[in-house]
Amino acid sequence: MQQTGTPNHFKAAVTVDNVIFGFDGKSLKVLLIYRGAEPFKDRWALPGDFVPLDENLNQSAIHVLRSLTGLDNIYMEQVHAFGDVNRHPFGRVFTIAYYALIKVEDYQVQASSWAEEAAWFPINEIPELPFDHMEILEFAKQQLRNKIRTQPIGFELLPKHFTLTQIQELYEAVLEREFDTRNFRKKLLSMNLISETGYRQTDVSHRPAMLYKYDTKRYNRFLERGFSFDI
Amino acid sequence: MQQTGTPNHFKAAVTVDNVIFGFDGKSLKVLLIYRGAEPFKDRWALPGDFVPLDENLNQSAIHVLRSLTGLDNIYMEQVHAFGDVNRHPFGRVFTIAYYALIKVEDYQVQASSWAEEAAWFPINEIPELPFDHMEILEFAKQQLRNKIRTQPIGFELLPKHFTLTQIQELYEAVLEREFDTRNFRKKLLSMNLISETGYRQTDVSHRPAMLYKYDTKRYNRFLERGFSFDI
DNA sequence: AAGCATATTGTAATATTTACAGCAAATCAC
DNA sequence: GTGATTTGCTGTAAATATTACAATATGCTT
Repeated sequence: MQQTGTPNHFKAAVTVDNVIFGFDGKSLKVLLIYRGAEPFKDRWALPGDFVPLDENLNQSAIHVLRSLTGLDNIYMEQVHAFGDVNRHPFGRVFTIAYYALIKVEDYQVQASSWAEEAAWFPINEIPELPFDHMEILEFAKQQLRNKIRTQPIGFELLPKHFTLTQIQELYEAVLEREFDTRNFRKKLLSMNLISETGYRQTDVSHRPAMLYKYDTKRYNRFLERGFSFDI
Repeated sequence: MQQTGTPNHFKAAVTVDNVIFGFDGKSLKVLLIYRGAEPFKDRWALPGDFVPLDENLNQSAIHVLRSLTGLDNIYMEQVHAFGDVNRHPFGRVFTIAYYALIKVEDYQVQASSWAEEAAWFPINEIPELPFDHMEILEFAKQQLRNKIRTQPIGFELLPKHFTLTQIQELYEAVLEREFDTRNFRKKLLSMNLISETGYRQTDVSHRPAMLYKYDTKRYNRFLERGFSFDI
């Protein structure tokens, strides 16, 4: 109980694993990679990597995300640390799980070593995952649900301009329940977090919907006053 | 990005640090220990220890709590993992923070090596803490606040029999705001989670209050039906 | 021009939250 | 034992938020 630390203690490894969420307008998706090395070679798994000894934990999570997607400035949150003795076949490996929210439109399958090794899976069609990745995914889903109900993070998953129907479908996909359209819009608009862009949908074979954008300034103003977003 | 793990990766240490909350009827308190070894010898700090290579992470947190308080079956939750490169002077040490809620009445300063080495500090009178323990404490406080508003965990901090005034003061101490007595009681009682014991306070120099107890059965019944506790 | 598909909007009933104050019951001091 | 003191205990009305519910609007297709 002294936290002195004997040489014997410095024998663990730490990884980060990322649950990368995307939304394609229909269902919530997760980005998985096809493992090219042991253990669990040729299996779909959460993207992750060892944390180098000279890199901060959070930075490591950002690094994994960037090397996979090329994206920067992405919304990320730590989910949980997992550290059962036998969770990794090669030794004592702790992992810290993060989730990230990305706009699918911004994500290009990189013309790189990753080109054919990453794919989006609908949240309800996830293959069997190695390690404790299934458990990690469950934790991440639950945390996303809790968060999206009280903080306006849904916008991180949507294009810059979006319709009210799109955001409703996002909330329905994440929370796995339906909302009444009139009530949902009433509440969302009353929060004054989004505003009309003045543009409308094009290339749809029906009445085009108004496009909205998320208004960061207003959100920050509300945050300062102590504001509760709840949907 | 392969999670293969070279020998070079297995050079980190992992600790757990516990934020142990108690409530004495007046203010929220945290149990700190007086460090007897380097680094930061003779400083107050959060109780913690290295995670042995053959012990599960969660088990390790429970272990730290038991060896300090002698208590078992305690409410604990993981808070966050901290892993900045230089957070520990002796090497790369990750820490996983937990918080625990204990009934102060059950905690006896152990007639052990810990006897004079642990003390309760009011949440607003915490001395300067070593490592990143201040940050850890802030995370734990915030998580406790979030949790206590939506799950009936407040009871973990109260004696088996308590008055409505006590539970209100607990909520006021944790959430750092005041509640209207009538409204607070109305809402709490309407949840049907507590019931009268039939006993009253004794040894008070004023009208004695009715003693209540937490009704676990009812809570479990509600949980199954999908129940939302919100105060 | 008619049909199709999705977008958009309001109202009434109900439930929840908030604001607010006076009497009750036990001990204490004299 | 009487009055003072301290904390316990309780209800109602107004305001606000939530829920349930369906008809019209608009652009495109044929």
